[in-house]
Amino acid sequence: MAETKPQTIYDIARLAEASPSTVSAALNGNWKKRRIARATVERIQRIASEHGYSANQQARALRTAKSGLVGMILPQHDNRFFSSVGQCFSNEARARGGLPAIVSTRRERDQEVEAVRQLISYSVDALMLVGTTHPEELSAICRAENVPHVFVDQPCQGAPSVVTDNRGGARALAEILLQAAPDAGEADTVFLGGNADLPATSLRILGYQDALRSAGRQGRVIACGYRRAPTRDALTREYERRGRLPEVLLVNSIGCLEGVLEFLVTLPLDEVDQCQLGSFDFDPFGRLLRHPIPMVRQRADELIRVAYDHLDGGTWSRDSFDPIIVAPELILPDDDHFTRVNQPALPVG
Amino acid sequence: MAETKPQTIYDIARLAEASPSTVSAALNGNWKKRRIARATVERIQRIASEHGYSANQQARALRTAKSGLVGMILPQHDNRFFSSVGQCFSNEARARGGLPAIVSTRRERDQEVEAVRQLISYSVDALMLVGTTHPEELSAICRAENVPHVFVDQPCQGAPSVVTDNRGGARALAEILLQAAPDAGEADTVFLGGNADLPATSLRILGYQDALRSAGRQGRVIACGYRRAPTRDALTREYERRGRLPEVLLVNSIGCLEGVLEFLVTLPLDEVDQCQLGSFDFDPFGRLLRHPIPMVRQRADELIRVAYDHLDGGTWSRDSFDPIIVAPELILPDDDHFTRVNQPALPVG
DNA sequence: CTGAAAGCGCTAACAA
DNA sequence: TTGTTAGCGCTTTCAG
Repeated sequence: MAETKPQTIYDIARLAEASPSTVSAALNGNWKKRRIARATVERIQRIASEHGYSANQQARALRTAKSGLVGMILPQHDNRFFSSVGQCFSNEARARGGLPAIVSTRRERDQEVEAVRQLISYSVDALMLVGTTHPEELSAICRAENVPHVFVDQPCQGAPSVVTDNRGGARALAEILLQAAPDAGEADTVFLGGNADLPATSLRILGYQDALRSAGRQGRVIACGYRRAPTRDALTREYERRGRLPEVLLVNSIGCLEGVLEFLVTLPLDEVDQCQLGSFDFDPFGRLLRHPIPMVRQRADELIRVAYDHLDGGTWSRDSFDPIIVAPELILPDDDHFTRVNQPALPVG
Repeated sequence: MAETKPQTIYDIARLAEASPSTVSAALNGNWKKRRIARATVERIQRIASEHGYSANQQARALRTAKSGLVGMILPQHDNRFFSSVGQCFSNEARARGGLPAIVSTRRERDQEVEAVRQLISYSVDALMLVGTTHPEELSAICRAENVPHVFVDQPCQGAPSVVTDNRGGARALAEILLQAAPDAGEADTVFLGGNADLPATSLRILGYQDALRSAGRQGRVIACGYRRAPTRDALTREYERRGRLPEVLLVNSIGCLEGVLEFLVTLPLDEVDQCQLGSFDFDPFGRLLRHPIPMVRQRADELIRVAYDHLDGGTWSRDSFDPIIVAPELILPDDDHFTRVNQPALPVG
């Protein structure tokens, strides 16, 4: 203890009167196939742990070309869905002895590309790409560098991807809302928020339209992005245009819902009461509003579990992959337990 | 392009007809002090970028003992405050060219220790420790390994720490609530949630008691942890015990607030209306509830900024550090802009 | 201004 | 059953 802490396998080797390679094998589990004496292994492990030794992962990574790092890129941390994705990823990575490196890239192409490059330069063992805007490009980079990767919440041709059943979920949600407002006039139904160029939003719009069609109705779509303030402003303009709220309002994502509520809170209560509100995204506060609202919740845990399985099992030789579809949960105001959306998953794209 | 991608500085050196050491210097910015010809540098950089070369960070880290990794441990990702901390940390780390590695440790000692060890074994350049339960122990590990580190949202003797003015914030919030319920009976005031063994909670309790004292009143404290369900159950029991809700309820953290609302939603509205509710934590939905509630918001951006400054400036030779106090924001229901709590920060501990 | 060579700490042949 | 040794890809003296 008086002497300075042993830092390398050479120090441990000296202390244990063994060679560095024996120490290495004893410490990383290779001792079985190297047929090292049980006694030697135990002596080495005891000494190592007494001295609080732990191997330098950079050196190990350099030698083995496996870093133990697992990378994830996602749009942002401070969002209920993505933070939940991050939490599941972190749990899963650590359960397998890996170190999670999560980088947020704000749905911006340049940031996404740079982050993927950066992660690859750290020799990540695998990459999970969540809600990215340019999957094919990112996948091409990963393939060029031979990095196993999987997309989550975003389909991709060139790699496995795991996505929520956006169309089915949106349809189920829209049906609930339409039933609650059976006498809504033509075009008095609005889908608000998201980016129509992204598959997630466009599929939700399709699901919304599925529901409209089978109810013999029509509606509007306002894809004003995922951010709070622009959504608030879009709804404000819509309100001013028509002189009142739509009777059915399907909001795409929590950020948007915040914007919506931010506007609604400025209106007299009786006006708000006439609007059937629903959210394609979950926040526990949705159940606790003056009128609890139906919500669709993506199952982050399931998405990540399935995605991780694909990293392990990984078939990388195919040249086209079908997204794996995970059903979301439909959470109704009067439910204490959640209802799985169990329509058959509709084809994507 | 036809040939296989160059992977090392040796490949680039061959292509650029220079030596590996020249390439290294040209690529990492050391060319100035090595006085390499501008032309050479440009040629090398052009070739490198044409071939999409990027240096192997493991090798670089092994050689320089600087990894570019910056570690953070926090209780959980899926929480508004911590995810916001994670977001700020991620931004800051990447702005400085680092790679953020965030590990969630669920406020459990063993996980915290293991995570710190794991991060150190990756030669993180610095460590930010958020809301940990055993700061002194973690700090001792970091000091033994010479890893610069700073605590956030948790004071520590042995290292710099940056914390919210919990006492001042709680006092300000409690005063608002007490003013709103001037006729509350004795002991009809409740502080709910948190862990009284942790400094954050205990200081908030002190602030709450400051406010009670100066109003000449008394109240209860129920520190039932930070989780939703136990908080809901604690409030349920409290309700059953006294036959009604307390008139003032100061809830410690968003997780707890969710539990509270989960119970409140089961009650008739007029009962809920008689309870003055406030939250020491921020969620935008707090402003959008049937009765908007006052909230105290910790300033994640400021906490992280100050903490990062300390990693850079780092004085590590002291043997005792005073926490740096950051004032939170007090967000009132009728405010569109936020009010900074600007009482003088009270001494900690 | 540029190159040669040593070595960061580890693992994996290959010897013994 | 164990030891010796050659690198992994990079940076950094030290010589030119």
